[in-house]
Amino acid sequence: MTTPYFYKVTFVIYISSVRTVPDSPSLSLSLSLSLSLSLSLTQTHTNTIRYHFFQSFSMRKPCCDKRDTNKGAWSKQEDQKLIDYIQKHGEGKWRSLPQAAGLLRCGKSCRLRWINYLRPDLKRGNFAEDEEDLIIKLHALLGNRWSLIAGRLPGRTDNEVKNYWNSHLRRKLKSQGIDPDNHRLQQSTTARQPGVISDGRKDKFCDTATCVEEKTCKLPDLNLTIGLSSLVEDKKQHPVPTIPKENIIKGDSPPTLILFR
DNA sequence: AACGGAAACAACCGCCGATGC
DNA sequence: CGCATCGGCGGTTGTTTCCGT
Repeated sequence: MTTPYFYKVTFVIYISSVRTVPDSPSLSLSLSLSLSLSLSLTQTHTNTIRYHFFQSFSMRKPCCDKRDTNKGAWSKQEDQKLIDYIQKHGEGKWRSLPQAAGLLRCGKSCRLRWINYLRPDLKRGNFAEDEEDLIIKLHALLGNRWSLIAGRLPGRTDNEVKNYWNSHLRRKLKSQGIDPDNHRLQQSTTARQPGVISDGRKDKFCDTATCVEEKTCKLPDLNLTIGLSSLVEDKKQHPVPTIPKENIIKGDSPPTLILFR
């Protein structure tokens, strides 16, 4: 005999609209409708309903039971357990891996830790100048498709590339007056000229209009050409996707797409 | 030396397509 | 064909580290 499940389901729908009325521009109308249902269902029914509910309302089941899993930074012991397990059994079956490896972690967390940090073929360390250039070129072509970009950089992960882009390259392009989203020169009058300060620790980029350290400022050598050949050459292995529409420059626009140094 | 803000980056989350049953 | 799960992706958040004052 199937166990009956008792569900009380409450739907609350808010329909909101804002209308511009001459005398009362901020007038807003809102309607709310609430509907309550009490259902008595078998377990089979609830499974079916739960599935469609998650699908329809994009509320997925959690990938694991959050109550019994660790979160946050990984300890050395956890890392070692994961490494040992994968060396012995190989990658894959991430959902069942934590229990098999004796880890109180979500399978997704294990996968991410391995792929982004523990994998033996990872390069780590600072990005070289040629890697920076390649990321910028590829981003101009591919947009935020980090896994594709990372695929062209041996030993680098999509997460690493994405972080490096957001924390470093984005700012670098802005300082050169280039919109990092579309790789075009910014039209604004406040667009900055390219400038770089080397302070011995890390490169910093400065605004030459306001820079007070002209002696230590240097302009980057930008000899710009556009090249796609290296991507096209092995497109079987790394297919070149469609260039995002916003990255395509039409008409008489100045050639501002910076691709190859 | 202490503090606060900025930068860097590891990790998490939700979504989605692929795949197997 | 529908259901269920898995793996991968990109966006975002949280924590740590760095640096200037």
